[in-house]
Order: sequence, then structure tokens, then C-alpha cells
Amino acid sequence: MVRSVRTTIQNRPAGGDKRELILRSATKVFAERGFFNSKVADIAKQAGIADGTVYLYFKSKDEILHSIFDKAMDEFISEGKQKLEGIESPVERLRKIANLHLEKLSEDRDMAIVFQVELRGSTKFMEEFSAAGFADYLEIISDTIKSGQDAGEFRTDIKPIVCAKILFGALDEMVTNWILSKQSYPLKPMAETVLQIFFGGVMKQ
Amino acid sequence: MVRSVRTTIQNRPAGGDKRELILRSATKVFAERGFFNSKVADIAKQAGIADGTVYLYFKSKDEILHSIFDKAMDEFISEGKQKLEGIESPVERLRKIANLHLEKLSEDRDMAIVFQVELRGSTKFMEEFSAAGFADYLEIISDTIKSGQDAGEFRTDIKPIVCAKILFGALDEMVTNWILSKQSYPLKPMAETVLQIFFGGVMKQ
Amino acid sequence: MVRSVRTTIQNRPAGGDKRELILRSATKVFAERGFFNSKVADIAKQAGIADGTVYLYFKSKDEILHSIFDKAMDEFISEGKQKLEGIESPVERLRKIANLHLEKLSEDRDMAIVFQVELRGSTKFMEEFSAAGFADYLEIISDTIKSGQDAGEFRTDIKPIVCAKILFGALDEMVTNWILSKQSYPLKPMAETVLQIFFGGVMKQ
Amino acid sequence: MVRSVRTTIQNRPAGGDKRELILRSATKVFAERGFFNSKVADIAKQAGIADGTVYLYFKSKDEILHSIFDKAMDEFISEGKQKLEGIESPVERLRKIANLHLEKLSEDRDMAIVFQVELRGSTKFMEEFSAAGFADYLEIISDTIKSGQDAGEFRTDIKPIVCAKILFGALDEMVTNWILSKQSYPLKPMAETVLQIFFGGVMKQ
DNA sequence: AATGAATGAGCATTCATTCAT
DNA sequence: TATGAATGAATGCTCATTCAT
Repeated sequence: MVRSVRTTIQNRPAGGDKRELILRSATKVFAERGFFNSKVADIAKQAGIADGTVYLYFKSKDEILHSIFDKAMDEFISEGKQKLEGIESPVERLRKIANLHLEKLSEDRDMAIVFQVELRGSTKFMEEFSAAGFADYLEIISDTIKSGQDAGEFRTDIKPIVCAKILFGALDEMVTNWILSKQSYPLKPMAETVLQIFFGGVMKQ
Repeated sequence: MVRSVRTTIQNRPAGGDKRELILRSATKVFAERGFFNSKVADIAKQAGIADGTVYLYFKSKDEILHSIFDKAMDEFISEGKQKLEGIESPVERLRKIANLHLEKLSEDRDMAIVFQVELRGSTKFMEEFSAAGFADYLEIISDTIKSGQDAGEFRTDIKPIVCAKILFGALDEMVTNWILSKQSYPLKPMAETVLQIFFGGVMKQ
Repeated sequence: MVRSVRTTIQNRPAGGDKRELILRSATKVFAERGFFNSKVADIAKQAGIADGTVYLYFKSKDEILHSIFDKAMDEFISEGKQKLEGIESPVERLRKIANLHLEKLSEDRDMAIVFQVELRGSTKFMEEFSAAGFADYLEIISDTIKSGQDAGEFRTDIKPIVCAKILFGALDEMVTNWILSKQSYPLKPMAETVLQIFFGGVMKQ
Repeated sequence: MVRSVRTTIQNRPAGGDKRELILRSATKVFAERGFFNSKVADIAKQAGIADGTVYLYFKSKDEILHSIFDKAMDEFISEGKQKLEGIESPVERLRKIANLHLEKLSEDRDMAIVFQVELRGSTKFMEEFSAAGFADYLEIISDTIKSGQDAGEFRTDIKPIVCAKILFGALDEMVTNWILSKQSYPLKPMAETVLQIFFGGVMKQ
């Protein structure tokens, strides 16, 4: 009893702790060397644990990558939903989404690299990921656009889901460029630029 | 030009032919199994040649992937430049670019998979590719936007290169979705939709 | 004796009990999966104890196999000696031995599998086992044959120890066949058949 | 042409050669260390080839063990059938079989160890082997006994297949003892002893 | 140029054993 | 005694690359 209380207060429960440690270590290693070039031994060394210990928490190297995605996506979506609460205006909701998208990814460059690069390197992964959290994300954007159309704010001649993909694609490209850029610059402000064009287009009025 | 004519006339199997055969075979194999899961032996078998022969034309498996990219990008850019000749209007030039982008990739699904998926799976590759033809491509778009701004057609409060990335990102997402989609639909028409938003935005006028 | 009574009375789970539990569990697991494919964790799970507990009773996985053999062999030999008491006729003694051999092994199929299969899979084990209880067993048979020769009942042109091996080999083959057989049949009656040939040969008189 | 003729005369065709080399090396290694304790690298080193080369000729370590058995059994059975040709007397046929059995195994001690020990260490293997050549062997013995019964030479109150197992078991035990023995003695003469008992029994007439 | 047999470095995963609690 | 999380050595197999022919 005492112990479990203490554990909860002082550290996380042992299991969770080490699982997260491995996930964080793997993110770093994958970001640095790429998924296929990362050895499980690298991850273990980075985490300061024995090779075998990794397998007490994950069934395989693949599962680690999956878990990184699942965890980050879950957190992103639930945080996003929470932050969107109370925002009614579709324009403001999209603004919030775009800002969160860039903000979250620029907060953890390693995670961003895994998301933008490592997760894209196989159709197998991509298909699984599309089927998973990513579809949820697109749907949130799409629903917002739909409500903007219903409210008479957005043009109705384009399907919401396509609009959503366009916005996502533009933001995604911003992130990828930021990662690959040799210069270091703040990512988040790009959101506003993307939104200006997404909302108003490049044409002079 | 001269070389290819000669090859054809003299009927030498000539480096060029087999090189292309390998490149085509590799594209197919990479698209089907992914780069890391493809064996050089698979490529050789697909090409109907011996394993060792691959190494008479390419230094490594990596170099094959590079060459696929280089060749396709060169062709795309040179074909693009040619087709853009005589088109003065920035709007029309961008329309042409967007249509070509989707058209070329939908013409060869295997190539598209390699471009959208396999080439994205490593920062190493991505950095090299960014430095290569991809930068040229972005520049062409960017220059066109610049000329549109100079001509007073496009808004000037956004940097051309950022605009270019936004357009590219949107188109790129269309292609990726098309590849991963279980349904089969024509990709090219998506260009017009992207352009409508890129030019005019989603806001109701 | 005394110890087992004490254990039972005082109801101490006592070393002995758990040791036997582990031995029984290991026999089952080895019989099902084979020695090399059995994990210590499997044995522990089968016994309903923690992995580490196994090592409080046995130094190693090897020692468990040894102990299975030693214990069963000790029991078999001491039970055998007891049952042979009072039987004077060499023929009857051999009959008893052959019957006991097949009876004991058919009583516990898992144990039989371990004896016929798992214990045979390494020269190291086999040599150790030959040096252990198995030699005692052969000696008992051999001595009986010797006394039959001395009594003028058995032919004297063949060395008792060789005779013993022949009898053992024939019985052993009966057991192995019984274990591997897909059909289920009573093993013990085979003893009589073996003895008929061992005693009288296959030639028509 | 010339080359293939030469190859045939001077060496065996390359493939066969190396396959046999691996088989011979593996037999030696398995006999020395046991199947489970032998590394594929040990086999390769013994054969003087690279680790990977083993896999050009065999799918797995298991398959090597299988092949050792299959090849030896095929050779033994075909050689045996040939040597039995023209021998009509069932007694003489059994004598030939028993002698061949011990002779062949004593000719190659490593092979004998693999047959007597390594092949026995797993029910999986044993079942497969029972289903394979071993059953053929027992059948040959059994058929001979049957013909002896039909000819009125052998007693008819015992099923031929059981007789066959008894004879096999006795011979098998001779081989196992010979292998495990610290002293070196000729194995083949044991055949006659076994036959004396098998034919005439141990009882004094 | 072409072949394809041979190479051998490389790595994910397993599991007997230990030890802090 | 008992636990079970942690350890880390051990190994079968793959595959990019080479090279003798």
C-alpha cells in the first residue's frame, strides 16, 4: 500500500516509467539513425537498460514504432479536442488546429522527425497509420470545414474532406521543410501564412 | 539524344538499355515490397538478369533508388519546362504545373509509390533529394509565383517560396492519398480543386 | 520415510513437496515440448510458482532433467528389488522385471516420453545416465541371467551382460514404439511376447 | 561439354560436392557437440566454408539433420536390398540384415552417434523419422520373418512386426552401448550373439 | 559484359539465471 | 521462502556485395 502510494507520488508506476523511457529513447534513436538503421541495442543503450528489457515492454521493434505513433497521436488529438472546446467559429477552430499542429511538432524535434520521415517509409506502416489516428485527425478538420460551409462562411463547391487534405498537406509540408532545413527557425508562425492562403487564396482581391 | 539514337541503330544492348531495365524493375519491386524489404536479387530476377549484373550498372542498392529519383525528376522537369514554354500567364503556368504533377505520377503508379513513400523513409535520402531536383522544382513554382506578384496578380504579403511549398504540399497530399486509397479514382482532376483553393481560398467571397 | 511423514503431519509446504511439484511439472512440460524447447518459465507456470523459485530447488534446468531421471530410477529400482524379493526362479525374476519395466512406464506416459526420448538426445546425458542408475538396472538383469546359467537353466555360451542388453533393448523398443504410436494400446502385455522370444527364440522347435 | 565431362571425372559436380561436404561436416559436429549445441558456424568452419554458404544448400539447421538421416537411410536400404538379392533363406536374410546393420554403423562412428543419439532427442524428429525410412527398414525385417513363418521355419504365434521390433531393439541397443562404451571393441560380431538369442532363445534346450 | 556461387558482417529476439525486494 | 523484473550472452539466418569464370 504505502509503496504503491509512494510510487504513484514520487515516480510513475515502474512499468509505465520504463515503457515511456523506452519510447522516448527509441524516438531519439529513430530520429537520429532512421528506423531501419536503428538497432534495438541502440535503443536499449540510449535508455540505459539491457537489450532484453525492451522485450518486456514491447513485442518487437515494429511495435515500438507503432506505439510512438499511437501515443503521440492520442495525446495530440485529446489535447486538441480539449483546446477546441468552446471555440465555435470554424475559422478560429481551424486556426487553433493549424497552430497546434505546428506547435506540437516543433516542441519535440525527434518526434517530428519520426512523424514526418520514419513513419512515411513504408506503405505497410502508412496504410496502418492512415487507418488509425490520422483518419481521425482529418475528420476533425473536415467536420470543421463542413460546419463552416453550413454556416455560410466557406465556399460549398469543394468537398470538406478534400479541403481538409489540402490544409493538412500544406501544414505537413511546412513541418517537413522545417525538419530538413539547415537553418533553424520557428515553425509555429508558418501556420498563419498557410491559413492566409487557405482562407483567402493567393489571388489579389 | 545522339546516344540513344546510336544505340537504337547499332542495336547494341548498350549500357543504357539494361540500366533502364534495372531501373524499371527496381521501381516495380520497391513499390511492391518497400525499399528496405526489397532484395537486390528480387530486382535482378524481375529484370531477368543475374544478381551480379546489377552491380555493373549501379554501385549499390542505394544508388538505384537515387537514380530512379534523378531520372524521373530530370524527365519531369525537362518535360515540364518544355510544356511551359509559351505560357506567359502565371495562373496558367501554375495550372499547367499542378496538372502535370498529378498527371505524371498517376501515369505510373509504381513510380508514384516510390516517390511518395519509399523516398520519404530516411532523412538521409530526404536531405539529398531536397538538395537535388526537388529544390529545382520548388524554384520553378516559386519563380512563377514571383512573376505573378510582379504582374500584380498575386498578393505580395507572402513569400513566393512559402507559397510554393504550400501548393506543393497540397498536391503532394493528393498523391499520397490517391496511392493509399483502396478505391481507384482519377488523380488528375484533383489539381483543379487544389488550384481553386490555392488561388481563391476557402472563404466565401 | 520419517521425513515424508513429518511433512505431511506438520503441513509444512516443505522443500520436498515443492521440489516434487517442480519435478512433476517439468516432466509434463518436457514431454510436451521437449527438453530443449521447454523454458524454465513454462515449468514454473505449470507448477504455479514464480520463475525464480525453481532455482531455490534446482541449480539449473539440466539438474531438473537429471533429478527426474534419478528419482524415477531410484524408485523403480527399489520398488523392483522389493518385488523381486522371494522370487528365486531366474525365469520368473526376468518375467517380473520385464513386466515391471513396461508397467511402470505405461503408468506415466509423460515420464515415459522423458525416458525414451528426452534423455536420449545428448551423448553427455546418455553417458551420465549410463554411469548412473541404468548400469544398476542392467546389472540386476545380468545377475539374474548369470544365476540362471549357474542353475543350468540358461545357455552358457553367451555373456550375461550381453543377454541383459538384448533383453533391455527389446523392451526399450517396445516402449518407444508405444509412445510414438498413434494408436493407443496396452503396453504391458508386450512383455510376454518379448520374453517368449528371449527365452525360446523364434525358431520352430 | 568438355568441362562437364572433366568435372564428372575429376570431381563431382560442384553442387553435390559441397552439399556432401556440409553433410559430412555436420555429422562430425553433431556427433561431437550434439545437435542443439552445434552452431551453424561450427559446421561451416568444419567444412571450411562461409556461414552463409550452408544456406545455399540447406534451408535450415533442421534440414541438415533430416538430410543426414535421409541420405544414410536411403543408402543403407538400397545397399541392403542389393546385398539381400539372391538370399532366399529367411535365416540367412536376417543374418545378413543384422550384420549389415552393425557393420554400416560401425564404419562411421560419427554417423552412428547421430543415428543413435541426436536423432532420438525429440518426439518431433522421432515421429518424422518413424514415418520415413525407419518404417521401411522394419518392414523389410518383418517381411522376412513372415516368409520364415510361411516356410514353416519360424514359430507363428508371434506377429512378424513385433518380432521385427524385438530384433531391431536388440541390435539398436548393441549400437548404443558400443557408442557410449569407453572401451573400443568391434561391433559387428555382436550381430551373431543377438541372432543366437533371437533365433534360439536363452533357454537351454 | 554477364554470371551466380560464395562471402561474412550484421541483428532481432530468446531465455537461463540472478537478485533486490 | 518467494517473487518476477532485469539481465545480457548467445545464434540462426539474411542479403548486399564480390569475383572467378
